[in-house]
Amino acid sequence: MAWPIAEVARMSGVTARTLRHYDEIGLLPPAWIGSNGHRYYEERQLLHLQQILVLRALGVGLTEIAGILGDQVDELEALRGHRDRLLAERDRLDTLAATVSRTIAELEQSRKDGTPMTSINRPENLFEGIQPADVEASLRDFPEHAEAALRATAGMSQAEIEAGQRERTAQMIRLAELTAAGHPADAEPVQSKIDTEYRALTALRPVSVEEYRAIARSCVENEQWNAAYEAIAPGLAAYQRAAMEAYAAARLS
Amino acid sequence: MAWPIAEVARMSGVTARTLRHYDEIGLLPPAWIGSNGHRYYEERQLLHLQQILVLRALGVGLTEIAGILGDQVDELEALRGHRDRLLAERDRLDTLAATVSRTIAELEQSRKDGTPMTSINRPENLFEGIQPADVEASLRDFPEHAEAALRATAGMSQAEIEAGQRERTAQMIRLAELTAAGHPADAEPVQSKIDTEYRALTALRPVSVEEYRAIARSCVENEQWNAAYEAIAPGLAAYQRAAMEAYAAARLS
DNA sequence: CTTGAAGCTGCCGCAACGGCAGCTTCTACC
DNA sequence: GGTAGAAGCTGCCGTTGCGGCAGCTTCAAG
Repeated sequence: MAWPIAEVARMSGVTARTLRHYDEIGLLPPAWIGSNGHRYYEERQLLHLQQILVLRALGVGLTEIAGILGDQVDELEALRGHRDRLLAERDRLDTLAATVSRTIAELEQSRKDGTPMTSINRPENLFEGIQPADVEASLRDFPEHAEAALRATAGMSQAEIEAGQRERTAQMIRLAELTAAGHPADAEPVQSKIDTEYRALTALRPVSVEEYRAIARSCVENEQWNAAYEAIAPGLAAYQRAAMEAYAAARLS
Repeated sequence: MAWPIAEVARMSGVTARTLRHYDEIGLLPPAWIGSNGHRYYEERQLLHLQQILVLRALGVGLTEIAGILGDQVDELEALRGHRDRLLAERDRLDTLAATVSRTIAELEQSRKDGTPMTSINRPENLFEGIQPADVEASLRDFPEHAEAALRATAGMSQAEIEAGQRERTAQMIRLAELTAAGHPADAEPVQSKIDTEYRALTALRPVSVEEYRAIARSCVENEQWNAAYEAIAPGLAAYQRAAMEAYAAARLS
């Protein structure tokens, strides 16, 4: 089965011009060229094109893409890597949206106060999630890092998943009780719980402040985690994050 | 409070070169320029920069960004629009990741079969989510389109808002009861409810599958809708979306 | 008073295509 | 069999959004 250039263009959403360009620079030569000079593509090429477009969507340059596809040993492994990176990028957009939401909230506040454009607390916060989140670097050590972080935060080694799961749930319920009691996230009893968690975490492995903050964010952003929190009490995920952030701000700087 | 160029660069993650470029093309002039020619930025500029970077992340060109920021009537309204678009983009990446997952599954299958690179079912599916999802268009008719879709889904004409509102709430409550009873989103009783809604919707006006899916997504993403659902039961918005998506997958393809 | 960091203004260059122009090829229909 | 319209091809030049200098100025600190 072979497709002419316009067909491939239609399927993939890129222009024929782009496909010719990719041929020209050697990134995606067609499967064969007819005696009339026309380009024809087969399935292998489509799979390659998919990878190219995925990587391009992540902001990787074409020359680099060529390199990656070049010394790709296991195609499946590579695809899994790309998918993980896509999900990370999705999470970045999520934080970006959250950042914008915060800006909206602040502007609404100052509009209600009549305070005309008062000082923004920390201008850095205006840009959270905007940084491109170095894809090249993550091409190297993403899987290891993420997996480790997830396992570690959960506070469980892979061997004792079940027990750890129950313990974690119990912690979440205690936290939910504190919320229900009306304690704000930076109140003492909450912070002391968080402190216990933090010690358990760092006992497993060293964790930088940035890493800790990333974990805090993923309580809300990671789908499964968020679901786990929300199953116990609505808003609990955000509460946990707030508590961890307060902890980081107060005791880890 | 004013910040020199390097400070702004550090906070926002762009280079000073880029900031100068934005000044040069009139996109973001500094708040003022010192007698020495140095650029200084204030909060208004930071807010502007945030919007610029958000739009840039969505792939909008600089000239177009200038246009948008130029005839921006309500800043808050614009920010809300940007956030919605970010969430839409996030979902695109989500589907992209799903597409890649599907490719992985197919390759794994054919590897197990020993079938070396069998025919891919529908090559189009290889590229789902890759299409840039015309942002320009959504910048123009997003509000109108969404509103129309929203009204239509709610199953009410503008004249009978109140009655429709009550009816809709009743539907939501019935749905919440089904959730509480433990039915998954694709279970029969739920799907039959969704079917009723779907018929009511299509009776008003023709709705494509894509459009229907977009509506499903906006149950979660649209602030007001989401709030309306969540007010009845936590997680209900996501449940409605899941049910609609299951319906689309099972009966509309 | 010097010295290193931070600024400034050009100017050139590059990546990743878009848009022609000018020519060929292939059906498709009269 | 002739011709029109769609699809292909190959250059070549233009554009966007910066990155990278070079060459000069300015500023806070010791």
